[in-house]
Amino acid sequence: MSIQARRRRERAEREKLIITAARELAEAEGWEAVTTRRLADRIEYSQPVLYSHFKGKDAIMTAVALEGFAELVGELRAARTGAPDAAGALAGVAAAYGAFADRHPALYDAMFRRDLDLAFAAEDSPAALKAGFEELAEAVRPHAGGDDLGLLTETFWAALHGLVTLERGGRLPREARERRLALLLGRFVRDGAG
Amino acid sequence: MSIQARRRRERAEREKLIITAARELAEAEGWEAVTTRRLADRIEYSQPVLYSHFKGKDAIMTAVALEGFAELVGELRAARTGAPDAAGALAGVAAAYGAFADRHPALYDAMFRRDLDLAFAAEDSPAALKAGFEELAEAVRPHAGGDDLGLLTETFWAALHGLVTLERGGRLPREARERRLALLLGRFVRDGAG
DNA sequence: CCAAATTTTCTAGCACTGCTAGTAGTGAGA
DNA sequence: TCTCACTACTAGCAGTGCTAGAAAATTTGG
Repeated sequence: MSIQARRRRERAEREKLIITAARELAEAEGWEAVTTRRLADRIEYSQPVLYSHFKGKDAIMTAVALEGFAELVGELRAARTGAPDAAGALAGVAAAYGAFADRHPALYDAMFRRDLDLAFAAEDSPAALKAGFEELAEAVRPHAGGDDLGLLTETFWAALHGLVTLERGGRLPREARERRLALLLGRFVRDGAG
Repeated sequence: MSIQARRRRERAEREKLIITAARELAEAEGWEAVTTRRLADRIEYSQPVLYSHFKGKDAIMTAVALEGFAELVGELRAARTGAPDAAGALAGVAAAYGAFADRHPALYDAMFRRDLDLAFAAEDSPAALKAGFEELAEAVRPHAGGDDLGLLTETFWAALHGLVTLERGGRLPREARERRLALLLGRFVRDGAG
């Protein structure tokens, strides 16, 4: 019994090790540098070990992305609950979202830019994913007026995502981030809400 | 003289052939299916010929993207100038942008999703790229009020881009596209403008 | 019209990728 | 101690982008 328990524990630890190594490598040199060989090297196991934990490279990226969702939720919540009013909450959440993308570009890529088969907005969506959306929705709620909250949240999220990704690819100069966010908020914030 | 002219012409034709083949293949099976071998096969030349035209695979993708910008400009312009008023123009441009992304997903990827070294918003930006932004800006202008037109256009563009890309990756259900666009427009359109 | 020079295109190969079949090694239970 | 099951390994496959050097084709000069 206990022996199997230890084995399970060790396996779980190694799985965590793989995820962490992948994330660090991606953050340091980009996802194209995360090869199964380099990853195996880094965790000091042979390549096939990776495949005993994950179905393939994509599954590893998905695991990293899930870690990211959990972290993002925390930061969004802190930004929202720490704000004095509804306008500040939306602004804070938007800024936190942008800051997260800046601080963890590779993580953000895995979460939102790559085509992974993560179920969004579905029954079997990972909990952290639903929680992240809920966090955004709570910040948007006071500004929804008569509009559908879910759809409005999606729209607001899309705007944030668009800003972040266009900046990442050099499509938009990064300097004006704050001013663009201000414009966006100006169009979404309902004065005297909440 | 004339011989060299013919050679130049033939080279240009083959270059166009490469771009078209890459685009078709990408649109049919996605960019990951566009390998130098398959591309060479398709144009009925050997692999190294590709490298006499383009620096590498990325350069081919960039060439495809440039084609896309020219087409997008045309569709945005048609949508804008065909609208009866300022609100209709913005709505039309937004719908045209979404429709373009739907109709040419691989093309859209090359233009906006991949990290290619295209100079956006710079001195040496390709003309079609500047023209595309201008087209958007003209549609946004009547709704800018006192806000900076360039920044507001960037923000609106980012929102469109966000919607389109999140839908592509399955992050947002596609059915509600129109309703999300309506919400976005509701926040950007200034009544009684232009 | 033919040989030399030049340009163009090809074959073959490099170092790498994700992934897997089959083998060697390790520890548990009888 | 012996057998068995499981784990992790080595080696290899088919594919990738890209390139060096040989072969073929074409233009030029005699």
